Amino acid sequence: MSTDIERRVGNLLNSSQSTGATLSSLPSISADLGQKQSAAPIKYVSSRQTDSSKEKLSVALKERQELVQASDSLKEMKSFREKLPAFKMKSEFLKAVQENQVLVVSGETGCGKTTQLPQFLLEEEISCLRGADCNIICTQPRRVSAISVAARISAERGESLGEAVGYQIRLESKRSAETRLLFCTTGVLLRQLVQDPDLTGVSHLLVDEIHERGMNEDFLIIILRDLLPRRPDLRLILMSATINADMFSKYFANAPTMHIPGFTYPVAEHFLEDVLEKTRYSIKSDFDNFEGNSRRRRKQQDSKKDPLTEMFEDIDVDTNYKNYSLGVRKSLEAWSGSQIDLGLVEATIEYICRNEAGGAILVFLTGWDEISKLLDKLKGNNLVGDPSKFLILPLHGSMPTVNQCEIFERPPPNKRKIVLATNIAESSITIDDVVYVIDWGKAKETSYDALNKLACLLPSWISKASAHQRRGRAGRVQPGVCYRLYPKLIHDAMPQYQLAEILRTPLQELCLHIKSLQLGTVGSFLEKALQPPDPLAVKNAIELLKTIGALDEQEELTPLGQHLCNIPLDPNIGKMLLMGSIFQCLNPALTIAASLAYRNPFVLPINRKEEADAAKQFFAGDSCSDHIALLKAFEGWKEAKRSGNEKQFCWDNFLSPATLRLIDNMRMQFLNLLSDIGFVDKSRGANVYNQYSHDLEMVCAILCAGLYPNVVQCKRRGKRTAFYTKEVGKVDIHPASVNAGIYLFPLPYMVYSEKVKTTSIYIKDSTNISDYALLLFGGNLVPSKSGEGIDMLGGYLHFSASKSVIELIRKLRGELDKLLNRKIEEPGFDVSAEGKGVVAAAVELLHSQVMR
DNA sequence: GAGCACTGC
Repeated sequence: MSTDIERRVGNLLNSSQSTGATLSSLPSISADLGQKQSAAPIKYVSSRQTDSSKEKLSVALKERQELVQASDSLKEMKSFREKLPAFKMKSEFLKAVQENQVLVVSGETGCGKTTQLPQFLLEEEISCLRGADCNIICTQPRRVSAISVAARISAERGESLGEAVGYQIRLESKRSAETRLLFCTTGVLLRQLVQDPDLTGVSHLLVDEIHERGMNEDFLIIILRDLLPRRPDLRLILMSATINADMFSKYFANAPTMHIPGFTYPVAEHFLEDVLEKTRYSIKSDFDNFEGNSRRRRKQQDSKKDPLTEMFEDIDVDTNYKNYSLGVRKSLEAWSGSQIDLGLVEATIEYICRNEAGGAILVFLTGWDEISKLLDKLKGNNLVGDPSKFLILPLHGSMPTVNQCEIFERPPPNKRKIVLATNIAESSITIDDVVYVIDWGKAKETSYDALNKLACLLPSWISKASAHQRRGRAGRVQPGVCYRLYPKLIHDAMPQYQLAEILRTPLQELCLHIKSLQLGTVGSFLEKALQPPDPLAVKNAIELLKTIGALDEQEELTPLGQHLCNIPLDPNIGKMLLMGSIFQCLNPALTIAASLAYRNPFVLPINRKEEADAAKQFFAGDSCSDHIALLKAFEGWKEAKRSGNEKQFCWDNFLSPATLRLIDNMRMQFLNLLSDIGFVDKSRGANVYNQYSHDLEMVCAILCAGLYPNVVQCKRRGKRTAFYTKEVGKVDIHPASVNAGIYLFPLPYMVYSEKVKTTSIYIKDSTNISDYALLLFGGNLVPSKSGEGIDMLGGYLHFSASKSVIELIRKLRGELDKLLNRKIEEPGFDVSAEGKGVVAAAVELLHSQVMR
């Protein structure tokens, strides 16, 4: 640090007057403070109504229901409903609900449980003249299903959506004072529980898709089990697609279970051995060029193999498959469970196209790379490569095709649709006209390595339940066929169900939510889970919350932690948002927080990858930051939208308009929440909170404040830079990052949003930051044990400088912390006025190191 | 010399 800077920073810090000159020359930021639009509480406020008006309402509801049900317009609807397997169970179901507080219902696809059971309850309550009092809630894990089920039931009742039946998801709802049956996402209900822990006024709660073992659903049922004794009048119905209902029944003191048979068309299934016989395809081992036993050789080479693949390699093919041809047996010998054989997939597609009747083909693959490679292969295929006869569509959450209706549309006759998809087609996206499913039995799955505090995303064998679900995708409109490209022996050895999400994920957000619901200590609460997570994973989460200052040493919420509870975000991202509002970078903090929380708006097109990378690079400029690229892309979109150029802008820059719109709406939600907790006073206008929004050094410092302790050290290794973290040592920049192609960085550290182990340990979305950003906005400053300099992150990071500089930094940091603490204790406190000098000093120091 | 399962407040 030059003495000149030292003097200037010192002066700023000491003077109460700020240097207005540079500050006022910043461009002003347009006011985009939104109107308050926070969601109405779920509970139905009937308490204000008098008893007689309620009676009248109940009578009116009943009369209307009877009238509509007798009308001719619903005849077709009625006969459809009566054909569903659930219809036969109606009286049994209603009786069970009446007699038991908890009921577990299992039912396969097509049985009508999701559309019929909540509807039975509604009809029953209305016809028993309890219509005015009933308030039925049904949770869904996904937004689209909440909407589509609510729409379907409204249609079945001959009503408009939002009358008796409505939905509520984040940032979107269709409901009214008349709504008696509400579909909402599980996340919405969990947020609602913070304000209304007893679910006051709710008469029936149905929790759907519990077999998926999502984190929210697992979390919700712990809360509900504790709530039931306090709410003896509340009825709870758990709905599962598979017959693992026993586990849930046991969890709820042996609650009765009920099974509804499913209805789908039959789907024939063929395993690898039969597919090989049919297609005459021969699998070549990678080791066929070597002498000797290829399987043994492969075993020696690849020691980190999954147990299922290993199991199959140990069996004797000739005795197990003696009825199969020699060619099939040779192929089974050569088959590898760890590597997909795209030639086999191609041969299977070709076989269907040559030998089977029309109908769409759905291929399940694990990721972008496989989809892309198979697409290339098929385009070069003599038969399938003919675009006049075949429509081949990739389907991946990050590809621009994901929102195209082509996927759902039926192609013209004589043209066959072939969809190459990830797991997205297993439950999120349903393509009705699929008749053939090809499944190689794998999916990328997250896991959490608690020892190394490391999230992993690795391909692994799916569960039997998933394999069943994938097969079912072929039988929605007519009988279908499922080709499984793995041996039946592998299928038999697959786990019954996928590991619960709560056992596969970092837990900091969940732990914060538990604290906000005042559910006791995190550890004792989570022990009550259906499957309690690893105590080490819980410990890691609590330690992280302590490190960022959300929990104190007694594991109680700090004032900062209490604010974070009010913001539905990962605690790190929530902290970034608070820091952005405190240090007058509100707009960038809102944008970056919303995109990190939701989804990256950049799409990954299959053919124009390089151009897409270049677009991202353009937005990043020389910032060395993926977060700045996000920010600039969003600002560009806003500008393009204002000038009516949205579509072209998104197309040119490889951005998803749908994602950007949702990010925009989330910004508004966050802004309202910041206003609710008093951090932002909307009446003062946006400019007050955006003094430094165009100062990239300050924005990067705010990123540092939020993302800490996600820090890597950049160390120069010859002509390149190597990256190191405290937890796992060497890491790589993710190849999709704008920082991936850079050899040398201007600044010595990176902060990152996420670290994931795939083929290597990658940091995604990184930002290059300075010493000063870390010193002023990172972790606590600890005097080095050696006596010289400052330590951070338990001594992993060390900073040395002259005594006077260190003294200056400590002083400035102390002042910043004071401002921060005051604002957190007293949200109405005006940092922009009273902290003007201190903040300006920090900015001056941040600028002293680098000019971007 | 590289790579990007999927939900949700």
